[in-house]
Amino acid sequence: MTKGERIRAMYEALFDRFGPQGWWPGDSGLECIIGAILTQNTAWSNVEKAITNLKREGLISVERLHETPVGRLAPLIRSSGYFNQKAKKIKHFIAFLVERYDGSLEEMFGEDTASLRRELLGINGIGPETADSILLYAGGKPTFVVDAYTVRILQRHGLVPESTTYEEVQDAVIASLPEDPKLFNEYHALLVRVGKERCKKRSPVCEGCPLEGDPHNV
DNA sequence: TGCCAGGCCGGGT
DNA sequence: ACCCGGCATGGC
Repeated sequence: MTKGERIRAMYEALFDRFGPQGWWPGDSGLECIIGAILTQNTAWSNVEKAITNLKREGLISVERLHETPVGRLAPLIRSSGYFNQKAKKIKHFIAFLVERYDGSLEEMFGEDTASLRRELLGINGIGPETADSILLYAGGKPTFVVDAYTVRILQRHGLVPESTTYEEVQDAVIASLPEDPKLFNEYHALLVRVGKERCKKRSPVCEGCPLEGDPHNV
């Protein structure tokens, strides 16, 4: 099998083993974007509490967030860690959205995907993973989100070099599969799922990834 | 008790 | 172009 075929086989194996992960079901686009920022290097369980607070205050709204000072936003998202930084990041995104797209996500996602990605990367606090999460999970665009688990798992399976880059990993996955946002959504979620369970940072190998070849068998 | 979590930025080499 | 310290809470 080529590496591309193995990347595809890994997806099939993960999906067969774990099924659909249902990431960000029923969330509004804005809530999804806020979640993408808040979960930077942070456990999702800590993010949920922050989102709950924002909902309770009626702040999952472009207008409300735009008029809310960072000083009032920060304590509400305390549980998500780096809360002062992340409060600013949310405000930066909202300012961009209001100024560039009149506060309309629909208008923003009407932009050409490659151009929009560059625009998002220009916002302070939005890097490649957050930009791609926004495009894929909030906008339904066919891009693949690379995170620490993705890199670690693909490296341990010899599917990308030990020393690699975000773009290289992303290209490897995108080139191996049909360009389907639903599929990219599921693959990323599955890698996070299996990464948390079995591909620990400390451990030198994935402890039982559902891919052919010892020591990665279930 | 430390280590880790769905990163990113700014300053230094 | 890389490398590193800082940012911070909560769970195991």
